[in-house]
Amino acid sequence: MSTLSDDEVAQIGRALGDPNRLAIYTQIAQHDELFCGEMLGKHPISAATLSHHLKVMSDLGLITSRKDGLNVYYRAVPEKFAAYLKYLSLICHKSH
Amino acid sequence: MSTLSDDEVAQIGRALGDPNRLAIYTQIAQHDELFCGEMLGKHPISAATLSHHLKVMSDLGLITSRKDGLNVYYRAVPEKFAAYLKYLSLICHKSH
DNA sequence: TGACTACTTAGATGGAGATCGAAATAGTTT
DNA sequence: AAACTATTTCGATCTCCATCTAAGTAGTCA
Repeated sequence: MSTLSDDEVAQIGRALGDPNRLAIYTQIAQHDELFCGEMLGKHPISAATLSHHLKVMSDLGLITSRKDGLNVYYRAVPEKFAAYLKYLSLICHKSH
Repeated sequence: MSTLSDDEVAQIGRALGDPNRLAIYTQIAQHDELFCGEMLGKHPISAATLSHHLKVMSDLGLITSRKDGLNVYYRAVPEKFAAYLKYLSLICHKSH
């Protein structure tokens, strides 16, 4: 598990800082795999916006995607998420 | 430790999603107490902006402040931070 | 190939928020 | 009280980004 840079941590914070994106990530993390159609109904956003959010999280490495036929399946990358948590949990450890 | 709402979690994520604010929080968390003047030099922002960031984190309960003489001393609230980490760590636990 | 489905990209808009300088407030000191 | 210091508030600007509709792309199926 690569350790995250300060900037990366801030970017992930911002990514999870949008309520819809947080809900989308949560939904993905609680299933093995989901395709867009399965998420679309559950969030108050258009398909275009959903796609945008998925791209943001994908670019950050929080999720991955795989195309199969017409559908694109998304999956959480728990290592990335864990790296974010780890960075934050180390903040409080006073160094000097 | 009160458990956080979805909105609160998103707000904290966004708060920590600004690089300067993340750095400021880190600096505070690694000291018992700091006043503005001690932070001002360490971040590439004006006093007005620093004050703004401190207010954002204070409103969210991530930090508290105490005035003594001319200075205002800031302190981290680790319980709030821990609640944020706890919420996130529970995301991956599939419920249904 | 033509119609249909699933998703993404393009382009535009509106709102949020990070930033600053300047003015205001609060406390100290002489 | 006057001058000084520390911090906050005000008002403005400018960039970023969540969102949408509409158009594009890719895969399926008849």
